[in-house]
Amino acid sequence: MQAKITEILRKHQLSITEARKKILSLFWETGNALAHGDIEQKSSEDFDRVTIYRTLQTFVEKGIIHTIPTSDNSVRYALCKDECAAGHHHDDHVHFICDDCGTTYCIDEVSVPKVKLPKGFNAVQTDLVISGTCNKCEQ
Amino acid sequence: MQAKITEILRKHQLSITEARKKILSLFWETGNALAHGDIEQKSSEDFDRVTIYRTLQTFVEKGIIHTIPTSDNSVRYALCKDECAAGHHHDDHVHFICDDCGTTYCIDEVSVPKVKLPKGFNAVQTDLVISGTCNKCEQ
DNA sequence: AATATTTTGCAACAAAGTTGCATTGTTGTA
DNA sequence: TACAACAATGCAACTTTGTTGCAAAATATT
Repeated sequence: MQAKITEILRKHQLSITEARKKILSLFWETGNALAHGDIEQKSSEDFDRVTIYRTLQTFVEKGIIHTIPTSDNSVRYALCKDECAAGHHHDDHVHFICDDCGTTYCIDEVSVPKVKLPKGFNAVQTDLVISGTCNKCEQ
Repeated sequence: MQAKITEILRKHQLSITEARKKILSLFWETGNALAHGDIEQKSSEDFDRVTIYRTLQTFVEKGIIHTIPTSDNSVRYALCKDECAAGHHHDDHVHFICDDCGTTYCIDEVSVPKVKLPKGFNAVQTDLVISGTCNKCEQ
């Protein structure tokens, strides 16, 4: 896995550092989306808060991760598919946030339906975010 | 308009105060969604920050306004349609956030398409947020 | 009008995010 | 491998954003 991670960093012309490897592997391991706070909890002993801010920002700019809008002022981040290039994201899948456990999923099976907007409105990015209970929290 | 505003407050069993009337009229006047910061800028001389936080919270709980998720850690709020009851929102319309001017629109003409989720995922709320350039910022 | 209830402002605090700069780590080249 | 050039990190200081308790003021109820 370590090989895969350094490959991703190299592909995006980023120098390979401990912080970047660790944060990238966190995304890989959990599989789900992470908020800044999640990452801070899981690596606060290893890295400074500021480093996490800067690393996430870099990853977004390079197209390694993308943001997921939320209503609770804690933006989530998730790994992009390979097709994501720097500054141009293709994340047409649905995101699901569980009200119970807070886990944020990328629902890859479902893609975001195209929507016709009124005249003059030009869509660049479309986010479909669904909240409710996930398959682990249902009774 | 003042009459309409007090009517809304009364309908939701809220006491009629200066802060609530002012904040509600801000939503009415602008027509678009507002972030906490927007409201603070437009009324900081009239009210304390804390009052704005508490008022927005109350309005959401009572179903007067609803939240719009964003990727920039500044949740937007917009007026609900009449059908919104306390704790149970029906905001099936699309939201549009302009990357240029930051204005957030409720696109009432378009409704959010229903989406089939994988087994075990139970949708409670669906938000479709589109970003790009609005009809005032297009060249 | 008087009292009960709710809302507000203030203060103090906690959490989240930003910036500049010296230090450390990484990369490419000799 | 060692060196220079460059980039990333940690730290400190700071700004902004959000929270809580409580006394004072405003609103509602009778």
